[in-house]
Amino acid sequence: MLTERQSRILEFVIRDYVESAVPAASQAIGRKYRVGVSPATIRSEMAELEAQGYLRQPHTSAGRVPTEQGYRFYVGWLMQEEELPWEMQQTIRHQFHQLGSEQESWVHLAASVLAKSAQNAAVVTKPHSSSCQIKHLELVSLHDHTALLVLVLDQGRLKQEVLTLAEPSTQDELSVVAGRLNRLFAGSNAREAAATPELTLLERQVMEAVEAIMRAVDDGGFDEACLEGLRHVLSQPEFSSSDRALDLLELLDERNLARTIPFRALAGEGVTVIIGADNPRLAQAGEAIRECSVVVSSYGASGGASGALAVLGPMRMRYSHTISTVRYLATLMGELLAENYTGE
Amino acid sequence: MLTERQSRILEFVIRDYVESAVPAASQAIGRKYRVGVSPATIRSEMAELEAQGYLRQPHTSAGRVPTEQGYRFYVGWLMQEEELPWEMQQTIRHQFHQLGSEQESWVHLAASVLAKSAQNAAVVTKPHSSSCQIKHLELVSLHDHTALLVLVLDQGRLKQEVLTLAEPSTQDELSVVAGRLNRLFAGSNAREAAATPELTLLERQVMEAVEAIMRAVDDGGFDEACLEGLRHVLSQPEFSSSDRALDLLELLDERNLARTIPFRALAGEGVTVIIGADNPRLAQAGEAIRECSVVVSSYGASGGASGALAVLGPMRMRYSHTISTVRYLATLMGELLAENYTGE
DNA sequence: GATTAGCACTCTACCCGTGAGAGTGCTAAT
DNA sequence: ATTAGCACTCTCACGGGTAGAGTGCTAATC
Repeated sequence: MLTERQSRILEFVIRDYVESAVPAASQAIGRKYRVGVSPATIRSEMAELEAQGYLRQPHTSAGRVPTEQGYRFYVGWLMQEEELPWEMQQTIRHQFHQLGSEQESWVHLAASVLAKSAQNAAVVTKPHSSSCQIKHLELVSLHDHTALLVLVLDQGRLKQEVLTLAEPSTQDELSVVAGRLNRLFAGSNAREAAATPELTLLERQVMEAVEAIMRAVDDGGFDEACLEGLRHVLSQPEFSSSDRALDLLELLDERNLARTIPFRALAGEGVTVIIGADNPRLAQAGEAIRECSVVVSSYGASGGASGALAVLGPMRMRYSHTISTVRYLATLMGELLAENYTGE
Repeated sequence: MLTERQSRILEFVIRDYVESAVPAASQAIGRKYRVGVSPATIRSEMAELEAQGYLRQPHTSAGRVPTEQGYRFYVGWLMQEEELPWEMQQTIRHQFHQLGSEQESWVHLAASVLAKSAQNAAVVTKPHSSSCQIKHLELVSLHDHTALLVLVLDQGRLKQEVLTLAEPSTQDELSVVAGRLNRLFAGSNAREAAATPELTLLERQVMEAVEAIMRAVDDGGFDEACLEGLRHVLSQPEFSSSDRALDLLELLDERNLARTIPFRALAGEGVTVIIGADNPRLAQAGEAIRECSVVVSSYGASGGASGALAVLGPMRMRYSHTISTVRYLATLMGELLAENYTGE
């Protein structure tokens, strides 16, 4: 329902507002973007855009500010997606390759890079496969009655647990147990591991622990996430009043992360942009969040392990740049995962 | 140089200010703490305390506020240390015992508990021993040319790395290599691991990776820290202006943590309180930090692995409560470490 | 000599009115 | 359909004026 010129003006208003955080005035837009018509014309177009719900005035006689609807239209139709500059891509890739192959550090690096590039808060979850499998298990004797269970899962995830043994055992005995269990259960997932054949007391004890760990991994993979760049969001003028800032902090507190960003609701493919109160979870939260947007993507194999990358910032956000960064990082993380942990 | 009565008044002023965040007035102090003398007398004592540098007035005709020196005197001489209520101790201990035995999760829990109890920001570092030892190593075949190196260090720390093998190997071959290396190097530290006897190409490759990991652990143990409870600090009135808040965020950013809190400078035993610009590192930082205090303690065996716990908050802090919480958690973490990882 | 009542003084926080400036909506002319 | 011109509105920054809180000082009291 928007004419060509209205679209252009909407785009200019959004670009201007994203940049300056100040309501866009007709005259300024006309001068800055060379619309080629007088301020008065721009004003009447703006009035029309406001009537249709794409813009709004903070008060009479102020410039226009985009509404949620305005941003959605922009992201969906007006914005042209840029690709991350090649040079930037190389820099990022290089940083990842310099790192070891620990997933933990990838996640941190990704969050850090994402936060810096998007100049907003970034959240990255660990990779997580819906049904993890036993790759290998190991028992290391600590004392007569205690042993360290080391569990290697698919995708290179490691878990450990100290067991208090039902019966005292030497390292040699433990190695025998580990060997037998490895032969029996390598490649099993949590359900299969529960279907126990004939086992000794010790073996049963170990497998119970293994099973518990795997269930925990299966269920809770998304809860471990890494947050970076809070300072960027909080330094935005939207959060200059400190109660707004507190709202946000409350929401992003470690324990709330998974609840805040609907990782599970991801559509599997590509980058999703959630603008404002789009999203039922955000809507019920504090004031401040309704003025925020989230750009989120999953990464990793759809069949294998996958995680999620997200950027959270004020609705007034450089969507194009953010989306391209998220997309690139998702691809990169996927590649890295595939390269390093292609073991089934 | 303070009379009995001056000390008492100083104490009251601090207690009042810590509670209310508002400069303490003579009349209010007299009424609230039943000093037993008139406001006028309290005023003249306050004037004396100000002359000696323990108090200060934000402006003429405002109440008194403690100075750094005032807080130091309070913490050193006036404050009576409380012990954490037994009930609270049990609750906390219970939470730890409900957890698995992963160090990572202990650190997170400790930070979370500390932040909540102290109502301020908490930082907890992972345990770290100055010279780590190889407990066990394992090689898991991923492909012909790649294998996962799993390294179990003392104190139950796990490290992993994907190796691209110099020559293709089966799982059986890798197991042989791992077995030989275990016999040779179990109990070695980084230096000993570097002194290589006769090794095959593959073995040498593995040990190079092992050595690199151990050096990284030896060096960088304190850099991995967990931060919780930022929101508590930022909701204090000291940080109601948003530029103050940003100063703090800047400082506490993940990468700066270790620099902000001088973990390495710890005196080994007990709880240390750093008040205001006491500390050269803080002094050179932004404005806001000079109004902060840090309560910090190391935990763990002095010989073995040790980490640090810290609370950071405004100088106006409940020192007694904070100190007792930090002390209790340090003890508890030490016990847990000892119980679960007494392996040398 | 220490303590205290009384009082003048000072400083802040808040309210309110005012004026400048920015930006709009409307109307009439092009 | 576009635009120039103008009146109108709203915010923001500034300044004065007042109420209240709390002090410092002085003189009286124990």
